[in-house]
Amino acid sequence: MLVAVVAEESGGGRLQSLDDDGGPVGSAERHADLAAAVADRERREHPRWLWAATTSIYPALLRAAVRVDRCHDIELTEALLLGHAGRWGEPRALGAAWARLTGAPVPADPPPRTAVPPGHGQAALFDEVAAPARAAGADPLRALIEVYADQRRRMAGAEHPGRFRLLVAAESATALIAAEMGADGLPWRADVHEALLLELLGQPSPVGGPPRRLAQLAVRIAEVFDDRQLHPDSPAEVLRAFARVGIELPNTRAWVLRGVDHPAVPLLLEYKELYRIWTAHGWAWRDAWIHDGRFRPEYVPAGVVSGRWATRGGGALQIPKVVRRAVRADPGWRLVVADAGQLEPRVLAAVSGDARLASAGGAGDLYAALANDAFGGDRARAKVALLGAMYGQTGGEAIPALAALRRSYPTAFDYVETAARTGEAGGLVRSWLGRTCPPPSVSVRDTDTDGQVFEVDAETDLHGPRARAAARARGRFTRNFVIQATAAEWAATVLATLRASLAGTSAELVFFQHDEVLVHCPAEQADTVAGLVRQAAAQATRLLFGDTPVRFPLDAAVVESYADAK
DNA sequence: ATCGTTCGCCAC
DNA sequence: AAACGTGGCGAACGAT
Repeated sequence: MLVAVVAEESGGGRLQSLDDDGGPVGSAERHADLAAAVADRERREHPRWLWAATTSIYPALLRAAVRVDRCHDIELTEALLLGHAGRWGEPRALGAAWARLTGAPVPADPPPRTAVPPGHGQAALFDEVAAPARAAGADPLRALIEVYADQRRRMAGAEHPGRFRLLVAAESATALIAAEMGADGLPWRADVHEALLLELLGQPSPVGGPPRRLAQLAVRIAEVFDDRQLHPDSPAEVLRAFARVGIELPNTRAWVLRGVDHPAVPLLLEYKELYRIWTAHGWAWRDAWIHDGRFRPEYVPAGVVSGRWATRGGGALQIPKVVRRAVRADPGWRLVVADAGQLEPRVLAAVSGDARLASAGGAGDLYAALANDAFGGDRARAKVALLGAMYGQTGGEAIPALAALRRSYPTAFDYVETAARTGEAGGLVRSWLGRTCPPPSVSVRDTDTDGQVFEVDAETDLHGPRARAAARARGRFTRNFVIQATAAEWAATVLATLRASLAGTSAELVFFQHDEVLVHCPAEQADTVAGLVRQAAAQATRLLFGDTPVRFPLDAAVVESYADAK
């Protein structure tokens, strides 16, 4: 059973029941309180909700304490279908899909909102995503139902329809999860964070400048260079300061400085580390993002071309390891921190059809198995070869190891090589479930040998050095895309499966980062949750890859603080 | 003064 | 050790 839902002004809206093929059953109902109507239907029927975009309707439902099990997100599905058809990036909103269906002019998608920390903006009832369809003279409910029917037809015509339907279901589920995580928030102890900042940075300046230890470091660096005006956070000034003492550097990155023998170097390295914490996760960040003991970033499922999540504001996917001490379970609760080990090489083993690599992927430590199988027991060399193959490494010590990989695992090697050659030639590649990469006309930017950023222009520079460099860059992108996008699908499927198995418990999904998930639950449930996490990994593996010999271990640790997990 | 780009760090 | 994929973010920089 499906129920199509369209929000209207003042918190009302309309519902229309649909059969499993998307055909209307009965007539539409109008409700003055949409959230209450959805809650009632959810309780009685657990339908799959059909709506224009989870981001526009679900946050308001969550504010009304209404949660749903399943949905079909038209907008995310439209983006996947457009990409699959080689039309990546075309407008994806309901109004655009409806316009394409009816031959009307296609409206551009509204620009993404800028990041607003929670509590700093007004909470609308429901976003009016149906407006473009209405403007085109259509009933939004009718547009929703007909676009859904069209999407079902297009999904059936995908290269692997069953896989593509799984992708759509998982992506829609993660949209629900992203909204719920944003609403629930990650437990964050402001007092622990404060102590951490004082310990690392010293007292904050009463007048707003850098905190004490940072200021002291800046003074010492200035003294070493005998330049009272020197700002350590200005790369240009630091480069000039080194040049004055006869040291020419290409840039001031940490790994470059580490190779320099000069008394300023250790001071600068410490300064950089602390400066980063101060500017990116210091007092200002805490004041903006931590409220009521929770960090509530805005997650953007499939915000990355590969299908990974992105975030808007708060830097949720870059929480520095030292700062994770502030992520602590509530009293009497625990964090179950689950991390997929060696996910991307396991994905390569599963999708490539390389029986020998798949056999190695059955081990708990894939790299060690690989080392014993083909690298004379040298685990580090095996790892560097596999990572080099997936990232398209062209230089350095990995090259001989890559040759060994090619000899022993030709099928897996050919899988990523084919993806790279397809990309270089301007073609499209797909993930296991059917997410498709953008065509080369979209955002192919790279640096040429002069370090200049340029846009590829096939008309003028088809065979020049810049175009060749761009083709190679796109080859590395497509090579990695087939792996990274499939890894994201596996992780999304784990998340969706886990959410279903946690339903009815008080456990909450509170954080997700590419191949890592955090569940917050009462201490007495923690071991049970850890078991459910491992089961979710096994189920996701079966859903994607059937009876592959490759294992996808998801290690779950029960901790009080996120920092204790690794 | 404002805006877009660059640098360099953080995460996976 | 450092050039090999996806991103976010904040400050400096530099053009307008």
